Amino acid sequence: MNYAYDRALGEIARELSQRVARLAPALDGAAQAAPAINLNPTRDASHGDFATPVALAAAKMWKGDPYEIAQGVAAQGSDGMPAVAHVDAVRPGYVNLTMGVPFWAEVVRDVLRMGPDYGRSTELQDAGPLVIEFVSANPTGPLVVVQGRSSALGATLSEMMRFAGCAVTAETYVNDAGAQLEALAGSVYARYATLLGRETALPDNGYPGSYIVDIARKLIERDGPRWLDAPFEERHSAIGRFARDLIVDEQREDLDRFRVHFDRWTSEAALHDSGAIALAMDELRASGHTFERDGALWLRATDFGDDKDRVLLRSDGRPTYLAADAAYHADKLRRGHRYLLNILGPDHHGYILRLKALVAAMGHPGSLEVLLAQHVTFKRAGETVSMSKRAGDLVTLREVMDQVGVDAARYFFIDRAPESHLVFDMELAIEQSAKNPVYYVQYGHARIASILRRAEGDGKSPLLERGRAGADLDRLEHKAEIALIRRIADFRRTVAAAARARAPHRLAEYAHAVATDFHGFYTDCLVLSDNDALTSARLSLCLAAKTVLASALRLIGVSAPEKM
RNA sequence: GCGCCUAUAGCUCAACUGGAUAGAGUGUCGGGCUUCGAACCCGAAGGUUGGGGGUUCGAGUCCCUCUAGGCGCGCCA
Repeated sequence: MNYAYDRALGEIARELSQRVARLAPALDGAAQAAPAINLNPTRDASHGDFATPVALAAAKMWKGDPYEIAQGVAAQGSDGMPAVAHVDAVRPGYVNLTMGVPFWAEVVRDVLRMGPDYGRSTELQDAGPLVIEFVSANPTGPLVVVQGRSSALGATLSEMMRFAGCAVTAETYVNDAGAQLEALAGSVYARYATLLGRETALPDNGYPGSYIVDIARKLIERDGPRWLDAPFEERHSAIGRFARDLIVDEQREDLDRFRVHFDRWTSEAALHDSGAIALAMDELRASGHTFERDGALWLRATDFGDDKDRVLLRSDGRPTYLAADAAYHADKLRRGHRYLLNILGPDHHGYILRLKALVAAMGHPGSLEVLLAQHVTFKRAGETVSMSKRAGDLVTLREVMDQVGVDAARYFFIDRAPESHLVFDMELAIEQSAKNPVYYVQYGHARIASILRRAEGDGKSPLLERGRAGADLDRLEHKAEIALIRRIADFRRTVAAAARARAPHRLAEYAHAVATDFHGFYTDCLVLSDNDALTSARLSLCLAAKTVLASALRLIGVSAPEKM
């Protein structure tokens, strides 16, 4: 990856750095240390294109006047920085840089040259190899809406981190062992027996959903009545497996449709069967971070910041959920991953400290990070519906996809910071109108596509070709053109910073901003005009904007339509 | 009782991790199509960033405290 943008900014940073160093007052005969140059794109165009607070930092170190230092830095103008048009010192002590037109032309050229790879970087190379684990559902029913949110978050974050140069493995864990699966098997059996004429009540902790009846029907289809009087153990495990497989298949179908794809699925039951848990327990014992009490094996979690010690093996010898997690996380680490990132639902935050303690006890302190996907509440007909675990109120991911479509669902789920409680407005998501931010962004993309089609149709294909080659880019100097290019130039930084901050919503915000800047450009600047050079340059800009919009949408998991 | 998350415009949310005049969308009011898609654009109004204190050149952001809401605190998963 080779960005003209980087070369120019690097040159500027070096020049400014030298200027600051020259201004450093001597102390005891030696020049004092100077602060590093931090070049930030400005939020407000009236502050130029890039700004650095270096004079503020220097003033702090040297106990000087920041404005005076800023003036000193700005004094030699753009000498040694050909990309810069002018330099201003501004109170309280900023140095603002305004870039020249050729600098922006180079940005467009970068995009045209790199296409879908524009924006890739190596900024998060050090954040990997990393496993992102998310969704990790009980296979006891359809995926619900919170899992929709965490799957959208996980998938987007994975893509963003890869784009920023991090090696990512996306994984999910199937909780197909323990009490919940017992309850599932019991529930299916009850429906199965009832369907076959032997009225049977659901177990106490059973699942009332109608999908259980569907599973029971399929069981009859496959096996007939053979389980009706089979020995409990045998029928229980057979029915449990049957139901789990069906449900996991359905979950996988839903996720597929939701454009969420895992590199790896791990079965908790398989960890029990393979002896992986027993092995993990041996290793933990050997680490010295466990102890025995009341016949149970405990993890000394309080040594690692948890508020209680935690049971790994119950007094009857059965492993807890935490023990299975020990085996799973040991496996992730053994496969060569340096960092682990788990996305958990809001009801699991009590689990965070003990998971971290567990990983630390296994010899990898600090390598596990937990991201909490907060609650989703629904707003329908102006009324908010809280998602309780009560069977009746549960909204499934599938329902959401059916009602609002995959694009809107993906967008809405990541449009808010993960830790903020999300209010999902069904009507707004369904609405195909200006109010809906998804369509606003997609419309931008479709509008560009339409212009490009029009260019072909109008016999301007040669100009389009010149545009692809980036022939007349120095013609781009209109305010709206520069604003759009500035935004495009910010793509790589936005992806990397958002990935680092685990903040996919910033990418949605960014895509929206690109669309806004494009619409502004479209309103102010006629693309297909009589001026051939200008037409070709503006077609270049359209191509670049389209490329970046499509990339941002791709990372979010939203389609970029040519027409709508 | 202890712990985590949250509190910013009427509503839903941002604010690049301590930087400049706190920004978007939506809602309200006003304006813009005989040129490439009006699913668009421009303008106006709207704020004591829950309250109080502190740290410093500078705080929505950091520390303390109070208030309100959500969630969690099992040899459940």
